[in-house]
Amino acid sequence: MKEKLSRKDLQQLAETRATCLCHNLRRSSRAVTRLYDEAMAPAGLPANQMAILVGIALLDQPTISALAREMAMDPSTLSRNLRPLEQEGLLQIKTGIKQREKRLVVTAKGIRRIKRALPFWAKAQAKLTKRMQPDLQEEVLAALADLTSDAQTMAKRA
Amino acid sequence: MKEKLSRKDLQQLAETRATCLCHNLRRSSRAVTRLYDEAMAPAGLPANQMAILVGIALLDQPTISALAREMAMDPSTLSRNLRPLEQEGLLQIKTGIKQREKRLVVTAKGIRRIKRALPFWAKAQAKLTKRMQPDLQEEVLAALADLTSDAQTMAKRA
DNA sequence: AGGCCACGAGTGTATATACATCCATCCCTT
DNA sequence: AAGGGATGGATGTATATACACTCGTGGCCT
Repeated sequence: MKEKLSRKDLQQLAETRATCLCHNLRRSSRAVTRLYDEAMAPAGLPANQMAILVGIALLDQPTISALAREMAMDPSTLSRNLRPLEQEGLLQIKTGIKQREKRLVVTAKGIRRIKRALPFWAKAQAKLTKRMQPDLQEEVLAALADLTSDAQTMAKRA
Repeated sequence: MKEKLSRKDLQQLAETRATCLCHNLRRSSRAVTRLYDEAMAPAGLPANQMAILVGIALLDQPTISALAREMAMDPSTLSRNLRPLEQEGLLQIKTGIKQREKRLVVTAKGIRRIKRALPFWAKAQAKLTKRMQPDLQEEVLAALADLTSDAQTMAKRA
């Protein structure tokens, strides 16, 4: 009896999957990331790396933990994501006044790269949202922000 | 002149980043995935693996490509994602009638695992959407679906 | 001042993601 | 029937993601 899925089981699975925010977020994330990465390829800066660099520029010498929090990312993940950017000389990892923390800085080369990539970024953005109502876009962004903060609050590692 | 970001530059970067669907989708995706994974850990089936298994169950012996399309995932990605599930004996990869294609099947063990995980899945879902208006949730899901299909259409690999 | 705990970062390991490329198979057109 | 293009899958490589754990530092409390 346990090794078959009844019609009812299948229906519940279909329903749960169709309304699953996790699944649908991930799915959308993949498709949209591919589009942005493709659009930004000429600038040599994938979407995620752009987000990190800009995050550093906006936060003014953040620590790894601080930036990770802002990006809802695990610090260990961000720590590794910094490598390729550091290798390419787009950012610098400096020891802070408190020796245990590292301060992140965008280099001059990093700034040039950001400026080069910005138009491609904005263009991808515009292209994707062209047919979207502006207020719907705002609503979606607000909903994403709420989901992020709710999820973070509810998780054990809050 | 090129190695500094003016106030105006910073403002544009902040604006673009704040309204960037890619960045905000990825951010949300990370936070929400952590929540689901944590909730489903007792069942021994992370959210992404659950989505794959259920996808197979719902599509009735799909090929890898077919399931990848349905999940907006690159076939090579899905191909690798199947490994852990196959190792654990939750699914089987059979050669199809057309020798070049593989047919995916959920095993009896896989079905038991799905049934075990379903309540945790639904609970995480309910917990996250508790404070959300049902129509907002529907709107968000619809928007995600539209974004996914738009992004897929616009990408070169459409 | 000394000791304990919290915090920041890095590592080991496992999964997730995608592009480019290669190989096999299949289908279609001539 | 033969050849050529299309399709399905796997592999090499690089990045992305997170948990558990370890290490060093710094703040705090007595």
